[in-house]
Amino acid sequence: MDGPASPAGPEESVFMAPHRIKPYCTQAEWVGRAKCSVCDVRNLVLFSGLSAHELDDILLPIDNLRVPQHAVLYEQNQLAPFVYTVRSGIIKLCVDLPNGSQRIVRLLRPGDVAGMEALVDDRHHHTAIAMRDADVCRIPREVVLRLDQTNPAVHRSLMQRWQCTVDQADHCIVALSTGSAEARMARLLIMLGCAGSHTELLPSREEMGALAGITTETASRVMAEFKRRGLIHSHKGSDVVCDAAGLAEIAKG
Amino acid sequence: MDGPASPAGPEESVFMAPHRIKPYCTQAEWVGRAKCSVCDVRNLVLFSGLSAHELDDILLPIDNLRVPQHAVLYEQNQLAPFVYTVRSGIIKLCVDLPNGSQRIVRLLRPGDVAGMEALVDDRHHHTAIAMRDADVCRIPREVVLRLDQTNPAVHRSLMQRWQCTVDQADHCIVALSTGSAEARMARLLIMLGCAGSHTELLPSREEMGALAGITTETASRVMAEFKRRGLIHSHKGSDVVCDAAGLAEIAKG
DNA sequence: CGTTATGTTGACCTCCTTCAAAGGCTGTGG
DNA sequence: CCACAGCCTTTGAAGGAGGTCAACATAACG
Repeated sequence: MDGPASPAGPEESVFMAPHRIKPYCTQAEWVGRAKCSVCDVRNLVLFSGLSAHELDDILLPIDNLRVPQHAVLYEQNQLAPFVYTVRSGIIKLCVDLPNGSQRIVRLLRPGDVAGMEALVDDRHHHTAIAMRDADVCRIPREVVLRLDQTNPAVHRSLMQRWQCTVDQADHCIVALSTGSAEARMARLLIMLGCAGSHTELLPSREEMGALAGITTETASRVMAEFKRRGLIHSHKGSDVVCDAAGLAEIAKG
Repeated sequence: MDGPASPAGPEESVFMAPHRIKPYCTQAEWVGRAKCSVCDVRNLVLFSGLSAHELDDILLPIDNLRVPQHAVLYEQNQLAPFVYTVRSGIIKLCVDLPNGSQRIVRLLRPGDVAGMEALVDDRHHHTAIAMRDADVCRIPREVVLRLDQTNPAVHRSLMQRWQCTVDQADHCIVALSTGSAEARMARLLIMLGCAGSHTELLPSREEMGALAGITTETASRVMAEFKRRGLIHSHKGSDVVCDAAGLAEIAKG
């Protein structure tokens, strides 16, 4: 009843620790019934077209999960009975490479939807891992499929969401897989919102490398060089401040 | 009423020659009303769920276009009033890079749909160019949107088509933008169906490079090396025969 | 305070890009 | 029919960018 990586049912998939992830960071915690009507990202996500009353009807089968950093939300080739809306945190979608390493093909942020392939296929196409503590709503595929058929607004936002996913993937090709390592890293930093006002914690060098299609060492070297040039100021531990203009210049390649 | 690249209406977009394309290969030829009921790829594409009668109703606004090799079907940022189903040939979706060159983000083959962003956005996200003589059906977005709402089968195949697009983009990241030039080229050849039974004419070295994120020269060198090793036999001018197993080995990286 | 992940840096070498030139194929015009 | 032009491909040589392997530093954690 499940993918090759896990003998247990799909329900347990988020609790399984893949060997490549440290064992202590494996469990997604169940928080409880979702309260979509008070959810901050409600308007961004799938159900923005629903009235409060309609929401109540579908709330029951939706669970709210806390996904600790490095925990696995679902794994490639596993059965896909759910889709997930990201409420907070960042989810990375990874694909395993034949040489053993892995490539990150997409980052999902609050308002994005993970595992949408569940709506047309019965298996997941990536492995989804929380890059930092995340909060997601787990929605049975049938709920989405039913709403998609009965509610035009949901249907429309689903299409938009799908196109958005395509755009993200294309952007990953153009911005993160093209040009010199410096240009890719600059684009990655811009993409992470580092160049904007609100600065967040950066991913590890390994993850940056997996995103930009370069090695961890090169990612580290480029970041160090950026710091020396004053393009990034790492306010020890907490925030990161970037020179947006300078990075944009480098991003041009 | 149109994108910045063309002062004329969207109707003329396929007739416009961008400066980077040779002037003689610019026009998409109008063939006539589409005959979906006898179309070979009908079952593969959007309208597979429609009865012959339903088809008749929507045929009127659909035109069948012949797109000569190197002709531009539509351009990035232009208004997008149509989607296109590919009946024959291969369409490449390109994105212009800041340095002036361009990256091919996807190849569309018979049965694929081009310009689906038209359904949720009013501008095209790529430039679509025929890699070889192609045959496409041009469908007004409103037709698809209406069918999508009224016909569950069309709606379902639309979702599948969208997910398929995402998968293609992801595959482009993983297969064509990761690993050594040799591995990428091997994966590209496999992807082009060269390793299969029916062999087709290959793209130019320049296009191969744009697909794999490497230079034209490197693409040429790798291809020449493959020939020397006997992995590809270029039956002068016509077909290409490949050693599927050998290429698959190299593709692993 | 030792232990373990993660980040940084160095040295070396491979692969790819860059620049340049020569060969091959095609279409055109004399 | 041949010559020539133009484009694509091939190949060479040189240099640089990034990969690899290894050592070390730093930070996180019990």
